[in-house]
Amino acid sequence: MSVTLTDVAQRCGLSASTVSRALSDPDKVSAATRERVQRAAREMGYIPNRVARSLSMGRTGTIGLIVPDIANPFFPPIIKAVQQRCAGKDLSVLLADTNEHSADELDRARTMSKQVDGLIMVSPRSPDRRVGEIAALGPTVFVNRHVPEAPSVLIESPDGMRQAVEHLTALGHRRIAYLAGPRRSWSNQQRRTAVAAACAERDAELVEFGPFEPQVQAGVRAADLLHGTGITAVIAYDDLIALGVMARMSERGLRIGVDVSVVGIDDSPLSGVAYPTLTSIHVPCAEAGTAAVDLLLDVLDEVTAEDDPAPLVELETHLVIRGSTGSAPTG
Amino acid sequence: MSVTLTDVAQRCGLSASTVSRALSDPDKVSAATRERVQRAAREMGYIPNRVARSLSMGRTGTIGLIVPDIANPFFPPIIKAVQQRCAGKDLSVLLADTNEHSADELDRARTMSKQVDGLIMVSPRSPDRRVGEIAALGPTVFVNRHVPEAPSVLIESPDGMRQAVEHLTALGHRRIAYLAGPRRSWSNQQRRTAVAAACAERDAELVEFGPFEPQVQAGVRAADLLHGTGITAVIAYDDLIALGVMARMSERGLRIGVDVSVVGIDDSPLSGVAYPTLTSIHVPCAEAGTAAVDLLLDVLDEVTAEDDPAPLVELETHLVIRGSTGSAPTG
DNA sequence: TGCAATACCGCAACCGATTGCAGCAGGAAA
DNA sequence: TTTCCTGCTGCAATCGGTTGCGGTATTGCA
Repeated sequence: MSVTLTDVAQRCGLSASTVSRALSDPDKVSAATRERVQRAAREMGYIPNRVARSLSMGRTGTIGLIVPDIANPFFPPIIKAVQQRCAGKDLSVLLADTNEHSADELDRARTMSKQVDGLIMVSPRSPDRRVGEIAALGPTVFVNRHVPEAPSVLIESPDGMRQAVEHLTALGHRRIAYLAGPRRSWSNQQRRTAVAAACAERDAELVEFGPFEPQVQAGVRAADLLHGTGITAVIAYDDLIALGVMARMSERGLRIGVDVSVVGIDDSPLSGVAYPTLTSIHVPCAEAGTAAVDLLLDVLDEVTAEDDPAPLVELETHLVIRGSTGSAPTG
Repeated sequence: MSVTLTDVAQRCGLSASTVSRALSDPDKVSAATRERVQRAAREMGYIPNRVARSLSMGRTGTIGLIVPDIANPFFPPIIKAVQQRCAGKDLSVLLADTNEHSADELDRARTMSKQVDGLIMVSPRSPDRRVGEIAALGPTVFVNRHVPEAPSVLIESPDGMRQAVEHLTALGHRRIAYLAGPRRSWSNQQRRTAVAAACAERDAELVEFGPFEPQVQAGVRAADLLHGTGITAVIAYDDLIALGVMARMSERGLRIGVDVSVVGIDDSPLSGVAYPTLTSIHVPCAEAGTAAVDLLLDVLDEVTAEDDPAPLVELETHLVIRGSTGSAPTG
C-alpha cells in the first residue's frame, strides 16, 4: 500500500541499500544516482518509515515527556518549549499525563522506555526509590526535582521566595501563611524550606497549611482555613491555589491587596488577568523545557561521559509584583 | 544490553515464538509453559520492544495529535482528554505543536504518518487542499473543522453564539463588535456567520474587527480599535482576546460589565478568575478530545466501513454568564 | 599500456518482535 | 496395537530500513 524503499529501488533499477544511502547519506553515492533516486522518491511520494529505521538503528528519534497534569497552566509552557526544541532537531515527542498519580509514573516510563531515546520527567511525584527505577530505564532528565544520579533542571525557588518574603515584610506583614503543595512534591519541599528560611531571617512568623492539590478548588478551601488566624499575607504553592484563595476571600468581602496580600508561584498567564492581578514568583518554564532537551541530547550524544557527575542546570526565579500585595492592614 | 524476547527464550530453553505467544496470546501455549515464561520475563525485567512489535504487526499503538499552540489554554484540556482516553486503551500519544503555522501542519503530519496508527488534527489552519493531503496520509480525525471526507468532531458555535447575542440584546445592546480570529480558522468562520445570523435575527448591528491572533496581546490591540465607535458590547473570537480587551479597557478607565460588556469563547479556566469574571461561551473541550479518539478507533477497528459517509460528532455550546456583561449604558 | 587505487554499488545479515505452517508427541478411539 | 487427531512448539519468513564487507568498474598515475 505505501511506498517503501524497495519500491523506489525497483523503480530506479537499484538496490535498497543504494537508495537508502542516497537518501540519508548522499555523499556515499554518485551524483547521478543521488539525483535519480531523490527524484523518484519525490515522485512516488516516498515517506521513510521511522519505525523500521528505529529498529535497525537503535535510535527512535523520539523523546518521552511525562507530566503530572497537562491542564495545570504550569506545564503547557514547558511542554511547548520541549516540543519546539525537539522539532528543530527532527525529534518527536511522546507525551504522557499521569493525572497527578505518582504510581503511574513508573508504568508510563516503562512502556515508553523502548520507544524513545530518552525521557524527560517533569515534577515527578514518585518517592525516591521509584524515581531511581525510572532513571535506570534509560537516559532521563528530571525537571523540577533533584535526582543526584541523573541530569536535572532545577528551579531555584529560594531567590524568588526570599524576594517575596522581603516584599511582604517590607509592607509590614508579620504573620505569613504558606499554603503547601503535594507532600511528595520536591518543589514543595524546596519552597517550604526556602520560605521558612526567609521568614526566619526576616523575623516574620510563618504558619503552614496543607498539603493542597495544585488546583483552584484547593485554594478555595484553603481560604476558609485562614479565617481568624490573624494572618495578613499568604504565599501559595502555586498560582492556582493563590487564585482560589483570592476568589474565595473576595467572595467573603475581603479586599485582596488591602485587607490581605496574596503571592502565587509560577507567574502563569493567569496572574496577569486575575483581579487584582496576582503578585507571583516568576518561574522560567520555557527555559526549563529547553534546557531539559539540551541536557538529554548531551547524554544521548555522549557529550556527557558516562562517569561524569550528573549535570545540573539551575534556573533563577524572581518576584513579579502586581496588585494582590499591599501594606499590611494597621491594627 | 536490554533484555529481549530471545533472551527470555534462552533462559527458558524455548523458542522466541513460544515466548511471544506465552506473553501476548496466553491460550496458545500450555499452562506450564505460560507460567514458566511469565515468571522468567518478570524476573529478567523483560519489557517488550514496541518498535519491533510495530514493525511486524503494522500497528504502532500510537496516535498523533497536532495542535496549533499548546500554550493557548483552549488546547490543554483537549490534549489531556485525548491522552487519558488513549492511556486507557494502551495507546501512546505523539504530540506536535505547529506554533499557529499552517504550513507546518502537513510536514508534521507527514513525518508522523508512518509512526502512528492515526492522526488527530485540532483546529487545522491549512487551506482545504492541504487538509485533504493530510487526510490522505492515513486515518485522520479533525477536531474543530469540518472536513467532508474525514471523520470530524465539531463544536457547534451557533447555539452558544445565539445565546450570547440574545443575552446582549436583552441587556439593551444594539451595536455589537465581533473580534475575528485567524482568517484561515474554520471555527472563526463558523463563529462569524453564527454571530452575524444571530445579530440579524435580533436586529442588532454587527461590526467586525480583525483578524486577530488568539493571544492576549491581540486583544489589547483590539481594545483600542473599539474606542469611539459607539460599540457597547464585544464578542471575541476566544477568551484570550477577550481578556486582552478587558485588561486594556480597564486600564483606560472603562468599567467592564457597566460601560462595556465583553463575551469570550472557550470558557477556559481563565474566565473564572479574571476580573470581572468573564461571560463566555462554554466549549466542551474534554468531550471533543474523547470523541476524537473514539472516532479514530472506530476507523482503525473498521467499525466504520470504508465507504460509509465520514462520521460527524457535533458538540453543543452554551453561554455561561458571569460578571463581564451587564446592561447597556443608557444615553 | 599496465597496475593500483578509488569510487560506487549490491549482497546479506541484522534490529526484535509476530505468525503461518509444519513437525512432533501424547492421548483417545477403534 | 494401530491410527488419527489434537495440542503444543519450533522453524523460518516477514515488517522496512541500515550497514559492514566484498566485488566491479572506473580513474589516476607511471
